[in-house]
Amino acid sequence: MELSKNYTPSQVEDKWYQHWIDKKYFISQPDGRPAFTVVIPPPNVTGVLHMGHTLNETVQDILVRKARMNGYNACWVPGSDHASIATEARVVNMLKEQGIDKASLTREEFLNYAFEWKDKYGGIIYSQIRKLGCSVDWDRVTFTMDDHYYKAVIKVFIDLYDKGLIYRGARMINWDPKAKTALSDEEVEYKELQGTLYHVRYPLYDPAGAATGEYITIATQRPETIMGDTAICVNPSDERYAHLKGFTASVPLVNRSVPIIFDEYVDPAFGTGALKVTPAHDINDYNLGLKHNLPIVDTLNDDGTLSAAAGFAVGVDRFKARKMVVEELRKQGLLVGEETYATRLGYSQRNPDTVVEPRISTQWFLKMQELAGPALTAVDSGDIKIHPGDRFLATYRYWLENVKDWCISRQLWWGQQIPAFYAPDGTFAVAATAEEAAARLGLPVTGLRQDPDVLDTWFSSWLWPIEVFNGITQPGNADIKYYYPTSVLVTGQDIIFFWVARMIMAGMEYEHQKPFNDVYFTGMVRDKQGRKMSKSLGNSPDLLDLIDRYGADSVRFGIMIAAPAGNDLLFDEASLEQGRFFNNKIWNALKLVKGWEARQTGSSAEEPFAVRWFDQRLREVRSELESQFADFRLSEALKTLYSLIWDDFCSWYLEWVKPGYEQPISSSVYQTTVHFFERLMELLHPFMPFLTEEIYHLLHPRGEGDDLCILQWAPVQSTDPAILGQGAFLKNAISAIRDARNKQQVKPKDLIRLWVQGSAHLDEILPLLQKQTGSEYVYLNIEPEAGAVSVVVGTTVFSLKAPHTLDTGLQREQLQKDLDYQRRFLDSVEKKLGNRFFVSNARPDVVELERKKQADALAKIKTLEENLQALE
RNA sequence: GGAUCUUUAGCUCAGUUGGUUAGAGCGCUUCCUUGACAUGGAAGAGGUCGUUGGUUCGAAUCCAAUAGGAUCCACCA
Repeated sequence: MELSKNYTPSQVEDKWYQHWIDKKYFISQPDGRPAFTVVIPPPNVTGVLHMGHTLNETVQDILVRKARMNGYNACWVPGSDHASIATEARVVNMLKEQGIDKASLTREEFLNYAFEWKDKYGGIIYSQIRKLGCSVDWDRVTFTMDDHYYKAVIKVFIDLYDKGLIYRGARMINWDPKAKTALSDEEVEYKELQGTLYHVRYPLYDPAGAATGEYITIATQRPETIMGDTAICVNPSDERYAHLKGFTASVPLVNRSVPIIFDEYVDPAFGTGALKVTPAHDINDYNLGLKHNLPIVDTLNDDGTLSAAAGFAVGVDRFKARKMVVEELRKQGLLVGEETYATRLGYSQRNPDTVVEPRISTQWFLKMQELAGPALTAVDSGDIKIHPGDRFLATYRYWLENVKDWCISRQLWWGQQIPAFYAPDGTFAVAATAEEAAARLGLPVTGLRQDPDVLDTWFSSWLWPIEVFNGITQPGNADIKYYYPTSVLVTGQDIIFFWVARMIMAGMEYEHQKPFNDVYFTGMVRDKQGRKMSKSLGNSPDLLDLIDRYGADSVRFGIMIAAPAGNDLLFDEASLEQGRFFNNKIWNALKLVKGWEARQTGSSAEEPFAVRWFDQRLREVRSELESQFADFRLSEALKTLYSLIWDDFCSWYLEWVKPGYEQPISSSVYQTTVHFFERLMELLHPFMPFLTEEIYHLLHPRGEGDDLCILQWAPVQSTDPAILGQGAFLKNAISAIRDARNKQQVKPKDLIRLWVQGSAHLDEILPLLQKQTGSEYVYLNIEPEAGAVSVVVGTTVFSLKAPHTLDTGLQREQLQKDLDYQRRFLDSVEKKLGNRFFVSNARPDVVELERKKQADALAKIKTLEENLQALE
């Protein structure tokens, strides 16, 4: 069969993925083998996979494929998240573009549109996962709004409510005025920016209510909330304001009379030392208000415009209102100063342009403290191991120890609707159905109204490792017993609180067991300038386009080779190109081997050195890989394989066994070479599944079911350091002689004569040395001819002569340089050995090593000196 | 304000319990195209491991301080 010049992934990848699917290799059912379970971090259903996903999915696939080849029953569950707020926002936008206002739709109509949208776009991520080669069990696809999953979320809500962990109440929460919903604390992202601090003066009145003609000046960033002020607060120890006890101030624009109150909370050194208190719109003010029993005046609507209660700029957006208020204050002479001020504002995670508004609102909350305890222990005790180790432990612990109650209700429609039913009088019952609620309340069903809100997306995804196996809806079923706890969770460090910590809580609460043994955090993928990938920067590449241009294996290679565990990685298409070159290298090695004509030679009593050496290298790497995988050092594992294949196999081994032009190769060497090639493909398969499967099949005709994908790795075998050392020496010697040829400007085609003088056992490597250095003759332990040029490797001297006269001056220079270096080295070693503390304190093997270094250096110096002398 | 991470070759990074002459990829330099591959081959140059102290026989590695970079957390308007 004619093999093409270069490897073309597109023709290969789809074919093999379909084959694996047809063979049901990715489908898992409980059996007698140990399980290796991974649940995919479900991407947003309407999203596309970005480079962060690509990294995560690749890591998972590597782990899963390796486990599958190591005797495990590998099960990787794919799925997607309904992503309540993100999806709803997109559906609302889509409707707006069609001229439909969400407010004009009923809940049912809206949900119909949303499901339509989900069906239309939800498939994209799955096709991307497929294209990337992920070996997921497609029979287990789970969506967080699937029937059973929906029921599980409701069941858990009711359970936690019955346990007294969920409650409903009015609290200060974070409000997203664009999405018009409450958010959890975690969904608020703070950004530093320059703000303005306005100094505003309020007229003062004495305890009798008479105008004093004096003013108190406060400092505020948010003048538009002035109309919600219900007090002015100063520090009780602040002498500037001590005389104001019992006084009141008049709030500008609305002329509301508010008390001057005293509280240690106020920092006299900040601003003017006087604080306006707006309990409805600031968490600190809210707390002050509770303490001092202040009234609450809510001056904002849910869309961020000023409400009727403001009495000024009513209906105007808060930022525009701010300008109007400032203008008005200035006009009235009450604005007495402005200063720029570095501040922090909270933005909505899902609407990154929207400033979150602290607001008092009646919401549902989950008490976190009780759930946090077991989740903390699970990680602290080492039961769950986090990789990379200690880095996230402190963060995790701090969050759990200081965790606040979780606001779980959202004023949205896309999601699991809260199972609370209200009677007309406002009393309510929490139950799975209206009927049950009615029974609990002792009221007719007809009058009940279900809470319109839905639950936070994370309130469903925290059940993911359990409910993908129906562990909530069918507790104790065969799947959950077999697959839970899962083996490893691979995810981004950015969702450690949103998801990881909460999954551990849910796991401990509902399965009384950790949800996973290991957590592997990948870093964030940035562009090569180190910037975050974002749509607005246009630096976020399209995965399918990359796969089109490079092939999935190259994409996987490119992202893995650059991905140190836990550290951010700078994504550069150059590394994908490197992956493509690697594909091509392997492809051409295949072409070389396939081009050989194998012939029975009969006389092969012993395996050639090249074969014995490469066998040892394979064993060595096989065991290195094992420890790298155990520590999740995947990019290192890939580098190890890259170098094994490119350098040791292609550059050394294949060149060593390669027959002369149009010469046959011994059939035993040929078969061993094919065998080596298969082992290499086997080890590389988890990283680059398509190419390796293709090569595996091209190397040798395969029977039914003989696929690399399900091949089992051979066990780790011990290595022979003598052969490995011999191989390393041979490589060094070849390089040194080639270097000498280069420096002496010997043409590649010119043959040299080579003298070898040394004590090492050189017989078996001599033929390889001759072949690889372009030597016509090799003389062993014979005095070289005059005019030969020497190089020293270890204590072996290689001398060469070429057709043209060689420059011994150049050689002398080189030998002298070498000698100087060795003398300096010997110096440092002898200094060490001359130190009696070293000899008495260091480990004996270390001292022994130094002695050997000393002996080697002495021998080498002697050889160098002799050679230099011979040149005189 | 608290905490964590990070600083090693021009660039991006390895360097696992302290112990060969600190490694890789990319980039760079020189040479090489009719026999697997120029998406290639052969070879080479390039680092006093941020700085300063300390512990030690011995420090890129451990400790302290300091400087630069990054991230997370926190209710000073």
